[in-house]
Amino acid sequence: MESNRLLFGSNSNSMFFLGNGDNYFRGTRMGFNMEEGSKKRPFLSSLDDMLEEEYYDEQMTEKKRRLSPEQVRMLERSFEEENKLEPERKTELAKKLGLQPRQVAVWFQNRRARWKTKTLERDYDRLKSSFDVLTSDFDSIVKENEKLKAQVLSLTEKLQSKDVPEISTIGDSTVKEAGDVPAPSGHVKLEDHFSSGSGGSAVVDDHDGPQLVDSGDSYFPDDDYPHEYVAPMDQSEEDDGSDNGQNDFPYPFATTDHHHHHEEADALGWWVWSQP
DNA sequence: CACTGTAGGATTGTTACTTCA
DNA sequence: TCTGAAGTAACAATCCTACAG
Repeated sequence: MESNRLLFGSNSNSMFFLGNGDNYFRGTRMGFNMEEGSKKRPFLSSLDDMLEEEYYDEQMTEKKRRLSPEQVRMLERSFEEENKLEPERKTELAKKLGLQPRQVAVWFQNRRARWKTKTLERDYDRLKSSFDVLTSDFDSIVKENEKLKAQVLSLTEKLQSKDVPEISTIGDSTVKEAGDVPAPSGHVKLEDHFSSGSGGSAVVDDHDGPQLVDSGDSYFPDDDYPHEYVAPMDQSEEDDGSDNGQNDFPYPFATTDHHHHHEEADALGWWVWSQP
C-alpha cells in the first residue's frame, strides 16, 4: 500500500504538496518555479528518495506504482455509488486504502474523464447506426416513390387514352385537400380516397417497401397538374395550413417520420428530445 | 529482445465558485 | 454592499511509464 505513495512528497523535483489530506497547494500556486521540475519529471523517486521515504525494500520495483486490484475494486465500488467525491468520502477512502487523498481525487478525476470518453464513443456509435438506418430508409422510400410515380403516370395515360364516361363529381373538399386543383371539366374523375376519412390514406409500409394497401386508392394528376407526387396528408398529421398539399419535392417521410422519430428517441435516450 | 499501442496514474493550465478582508 | 485577492475543486489536455501483444 505504501508503495503507492511514491510520488507524493517524495520527489522534490516534481511537486510540492503542503498541508495534510487533500488540502494541498500545488507549487505553481505557491509561486514556486515549476519549470525545471516539469521539464523532466522522473516517474519514480530516485533511490535516495525512496530510501528517505522508507519505501525501498528488496522487492521494490516500478511495478508497485499501480494501485492494487483490491484498491481499484474499492474505488470502483465507490465510483459506482457516486462519481463525485466529497471531501469526507475522499479522506475516508484514502484512509481505508492507504492512499493519499490526492491520489483518490486523481483517481476519481481520471475515472470520470475516461468514463466520459467511453460514453461519448458509445453515443457516437448509436447515433451513427441510427443515422445509417435513417439513410437507408430514406433511400428505399425515395426509390419506392419513384416507382409509384411512374406507376401513376402510366395508369393515368392508360385512363386518358380510353374513352371512359365521366363518373360522378368529387366533392370539393376532396379535391382541395388533394392539392387544391379543381378538376377541369371533361376530364376523367375518380373517387379520391386520400382524404375521405378513415378509409382513405395511401399507406406506406416502410418495411416491405411502400404499398398501396387499399387497392381502391389511387391518385392521378390531370393535365393541369404538375407531374409531381403529392404526398397525401396522413390521418394523424395536422395540417397547419402552411402546406397546401403540394410539394416541389416529395417528402418520403410523410407517413413514416413520426414512427421513426419516436424510435430514434427511444434509441438515443433523453439527449435528442431534451434539446430545445 | 525490440517495438508498438494502450492503460492508467500523475501533472499542468484554466475556469468557476467561495470566502474573506 | 461592492470588490479584488486567495483558496479550492473540477476539468481538459497532456505527460510518462508499465505492460501486453
